Amino acid sequence: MTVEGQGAGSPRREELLEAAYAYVLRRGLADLSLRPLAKEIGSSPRVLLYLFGSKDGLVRALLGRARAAELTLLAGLPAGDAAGLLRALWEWLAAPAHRDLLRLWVEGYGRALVEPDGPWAGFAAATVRDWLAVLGRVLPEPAATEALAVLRGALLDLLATGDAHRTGAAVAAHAARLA
Amino acid sequence: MTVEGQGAGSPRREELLEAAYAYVLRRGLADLSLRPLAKEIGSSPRVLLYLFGSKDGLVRALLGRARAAELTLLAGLPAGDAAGLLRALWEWLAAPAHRDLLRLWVEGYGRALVEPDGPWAGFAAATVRDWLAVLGRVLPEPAATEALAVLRGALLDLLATGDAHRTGAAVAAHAARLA
DNA sequence: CCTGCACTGAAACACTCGTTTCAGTCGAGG
DNA sequence: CCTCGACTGAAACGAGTGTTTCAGTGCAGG
Repeated sequence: MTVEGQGAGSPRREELLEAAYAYVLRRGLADLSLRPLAKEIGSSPRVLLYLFGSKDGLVRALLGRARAAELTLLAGLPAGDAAGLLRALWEWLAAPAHRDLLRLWVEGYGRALVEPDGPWAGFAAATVRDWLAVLGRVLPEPAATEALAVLRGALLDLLATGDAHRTGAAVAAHAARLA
Repeated sequence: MTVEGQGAGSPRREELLEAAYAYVLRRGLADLSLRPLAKEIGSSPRVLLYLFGSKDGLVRALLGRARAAELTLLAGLPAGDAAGLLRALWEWLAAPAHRDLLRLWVEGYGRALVEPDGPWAGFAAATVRDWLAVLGRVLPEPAATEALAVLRGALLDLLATGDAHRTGAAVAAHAARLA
């Protein structure tokens, strides 16, 4: 992992990264542009380039920030049986407060598939690995991959249709079969 | 559905749409640009704008073309039991020949979630509806939503990791439970 | 022949983009 | 005081964007 920009670990960098992260959660990463972003978080394109090296460096930092949020979730999970774990994960995924993060997550996932190069590289594969590691602790294959698929598929469905009842019932049915 | 551009149903339009569709399957929709596209399919930005009205009109037409490919698949499915249907769908999804189309599909899905306006609007919700209609004919809720989730989740996994064996086993395990 | 219509090429317009150049400001260390 | 390095503002650069304007083709129907 190479150093991005000049002020690699500076507090100002962390501060701006957090502000940019909040901005990106609202507006998405797809047509992110330095000038509007800088204006809204009280900075300038010049400074962002100085601190992150390039726009790609900034995007990588933002994606890293999103993955950190994901890892925090996975680390703070209650230990228990497979069915309980699945229900806890779905509760988190379905929470309206996490909607923005998950939309960003889907966007990054999609882009990583289409453009294997660029700042997105590896993002999709990394999250599969992270989640599978957690599920693999309580479920053998192929049940772990299947459970991950149910969670991710139901999440896509929920984000597109907003139907928390139907998607929640599908996850619950799968969890019940694991008890 | 309003008319896009001047030559709404002209053969030249269909021809260029098909060429543009092939181009987009290879390069993705994310940073599609008129000048490079036009050059590669033997046309000009001027003509694309004339036939499709605007870039957004072209993108809408391309997304419509992708959805048509999806509907063709769903219409040509062998009638049978739920387990057989699931296996047939997965066989199609996992086929390397369809990899490009499915990447495009994930890309459109992700963008539609982040930008509810714009040419992508409704794309994500529409495909959920299409697939659920097919699965709903052989499975009651919540099993239909669950089966859709398994297929979509396993597809995301496959596209990210390329692990056809693991993802295929997960879908097979789910199908076996439906028999 | 002529008019109209579908279509196209070249060039320009009015941007926005990421990035660079240059000229600073500011506080800490010697 | 002076210098050094972290940081920043203003402006410009060159490239690329979707779109428009204008001036045509070439071919069908009258």
